[in-house]
Amino acid sequence: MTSSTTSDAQGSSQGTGDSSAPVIVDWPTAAAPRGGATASDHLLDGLNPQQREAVEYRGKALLIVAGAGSGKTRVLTHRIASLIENREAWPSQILAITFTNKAAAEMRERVEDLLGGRTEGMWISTFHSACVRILRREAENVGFSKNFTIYDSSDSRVLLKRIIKRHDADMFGFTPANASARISKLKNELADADGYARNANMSDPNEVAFVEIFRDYQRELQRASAFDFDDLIAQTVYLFRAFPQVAALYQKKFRYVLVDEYQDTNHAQYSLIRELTREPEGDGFLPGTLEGASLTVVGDSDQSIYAFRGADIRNIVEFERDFTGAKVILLEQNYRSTQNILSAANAVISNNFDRKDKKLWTDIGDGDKIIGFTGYSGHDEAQFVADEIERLHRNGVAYGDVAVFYRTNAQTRALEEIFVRSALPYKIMGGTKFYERAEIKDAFAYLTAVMNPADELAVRRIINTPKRGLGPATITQLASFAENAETTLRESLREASTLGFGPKVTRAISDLSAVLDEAVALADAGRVSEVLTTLMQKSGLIDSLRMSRDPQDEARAENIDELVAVTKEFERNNPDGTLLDFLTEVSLVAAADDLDDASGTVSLMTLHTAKGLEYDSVFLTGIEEDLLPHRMSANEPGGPSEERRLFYVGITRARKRLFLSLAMTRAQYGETAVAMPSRYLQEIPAELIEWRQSPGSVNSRGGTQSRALNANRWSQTRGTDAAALPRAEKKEWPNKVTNSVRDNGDLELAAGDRIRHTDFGEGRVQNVTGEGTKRVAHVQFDNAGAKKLLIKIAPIEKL
DNA sequence: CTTCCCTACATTTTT
DNA sequence: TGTAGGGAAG
Repeated sequence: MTSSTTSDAQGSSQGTGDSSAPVIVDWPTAAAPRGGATASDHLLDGLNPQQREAVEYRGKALLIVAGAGSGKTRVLTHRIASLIENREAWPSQILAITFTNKAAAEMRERVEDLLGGRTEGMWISTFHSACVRILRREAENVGFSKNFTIYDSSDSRVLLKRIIKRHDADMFGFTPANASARISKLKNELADADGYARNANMSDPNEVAFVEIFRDYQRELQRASAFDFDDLIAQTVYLFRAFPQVAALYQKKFRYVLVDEYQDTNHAQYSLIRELTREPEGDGFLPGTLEGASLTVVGDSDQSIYAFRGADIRNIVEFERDFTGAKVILLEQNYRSTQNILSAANAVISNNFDRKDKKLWTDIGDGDKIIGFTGYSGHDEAQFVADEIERLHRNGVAYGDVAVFYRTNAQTRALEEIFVRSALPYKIMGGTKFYERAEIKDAFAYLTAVMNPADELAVRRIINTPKRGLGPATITQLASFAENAETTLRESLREASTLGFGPKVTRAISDLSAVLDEAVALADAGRVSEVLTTLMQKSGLIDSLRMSRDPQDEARAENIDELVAVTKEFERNNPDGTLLDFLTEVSLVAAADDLDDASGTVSLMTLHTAKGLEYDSVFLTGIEEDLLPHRMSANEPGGPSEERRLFYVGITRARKRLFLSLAMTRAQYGETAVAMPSRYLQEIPAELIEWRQSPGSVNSRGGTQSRALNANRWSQTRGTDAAALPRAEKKEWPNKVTNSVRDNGDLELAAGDRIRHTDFGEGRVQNVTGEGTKRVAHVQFDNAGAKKLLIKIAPIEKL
């Protein structure tokens, strides 16, 4: 979490802009040679000629085509630092945009390191946070509330659900999910409902219904003073177009705009960049007085993996045409991976036909072979991953240097189960789990209702949470009162006593309303954590969870306590932070982005999250048909190519060691289905991979026959390796991992004890470490090798 | 209005 | 696997 995004409380831009910025009179023109000694020689040390050129080039537009691991972030950060050191720009004149908070945080950190902290006022942020910042600053000048709420995708879906129901549009096959996807796509192309209607075939009732839904959705957002994720970008573009004098403030302020991962920009983001780098016009700017900002973009079309989100690869492919006179610099030398890894990556990606040929190379050397493994089941595969990580760890590899990637979040389940049982420290990155929990969303709805009373979605959510006897009928009545009186739902709560409800209901409503009012008063003066604890206590939410006899509610109450801890943490990092700042931060920053404590644990993440990161050892799991490429992508145009790029991204994250694994069967909603090896595996030259095989797989049901297609390839490498593994293991290592809940909390184990494990058979305890529920037994199994087991949950018995 | 039970259904990736 | 929604009973 970059506290900097919110803590910077520069005034609104209605004034003369940043007072810290120098008066721009004789600004060195971009193309002017930089005379005299430069202060930045150390910024060029250790860079190759192309990298240097990318740091030093000065011109209106620069495209850096940066292959994976070619030092792109290094170039970008050094470029920014050299602009500052050479006094070509003030920090406040730099805008660096990334896609993820993690990337932004890392970039900021590295620029700070280079400059010794002189980054005050520099905007290094994601597209979304930059836009929120602009929208909040300008809101009041252009007619909306600066306290607007940001709706995430699930909020959008809740809203759409109501709208679809209202229109009975589910008859046309509309679901919240597909309507939301269509709307999102349109917004990414900067189309609104009216624009869409103009080109739509309005004799098609389905189209008519969609237009209605889209219109209603947008109307409700506006009524609630809310923006969805896509609006954040699109509305900023609209704002700039509608108010040139507002745009000019930013065009003048940002002299250098740098965009990372340019291949992933969609049309709206592209337009935003265009607006920002345009020559300023509007009040006080004579044409030609100040040129548009210098634009630097970095990208690699082979790593474009967000087409599903509207990313348009043409933005980068056509950059030169788009920005005439643009300079293009290619970075092809890879500093990250061994040649074996790169050769595999090159081989895979070369199967994408419509690309400019580009080959990564390194002078690091071949390195280890890639290790392949076929497990019987997802659990078996996970066990392999856990075992190999332990082996690496014993050989001195830190857990923090290991990452496990997968295509879908659902795959984490098996991995987690095995990792917990193996007492392997891990952390799931990018999973927003915590903030998606119902009780956390409830707590946020309370905070949101306090900050933005117009937000009907939030008020609806809390109105009967905890249960206070206000059911659908009451809510409908309140809502229609609000509708008729042209006011908000929040306001109708206040009027409850005049609406003719029964005494109990009236009382419940007034109490809630009073709690909210109290919190509003507190929010003006007090700290976020106080507002939250007050709301949780006085609304009765926390008590209802604590009193409940549902055992899960205890955990929910703890989650709310944890949220209180999060707010306190926020207060420490942002002493001046307001409730609005807090809500903004959590809306835009997935919980997993606090990368600070990722050290010392294995990182688990999706392939998408992995982009831009690198690890010594990388496990790519689930390399199977229907998973990679994913079933859903098969029919989409360009789907399989994009999935191949995803695989390519995964491979190129690895520095030294790469493991590819798959399973012969995979569990999906309780059922197990046969899985086939991914087509992409065959694109890797056989000599680069050393295949190991899962014991117990050959004769198991279903497995062999269905893989006949791949028989040649598999038998080639299979024979010798399979033989190397002790046959005995086959029986001792069954295919299923028992899921029985178990509590060995009181089991006492000591070095020397013999135990029996339901999966691994008998073994001897070597050592016991840890305390309480975290006690770990280090066991040498007779047949299954050395393992670590979390005693509390291990399926073991003492002999 | 709430609770409980049954059935249907869903799973791509992210800000 | 798990959750969300419908329907019936309290």
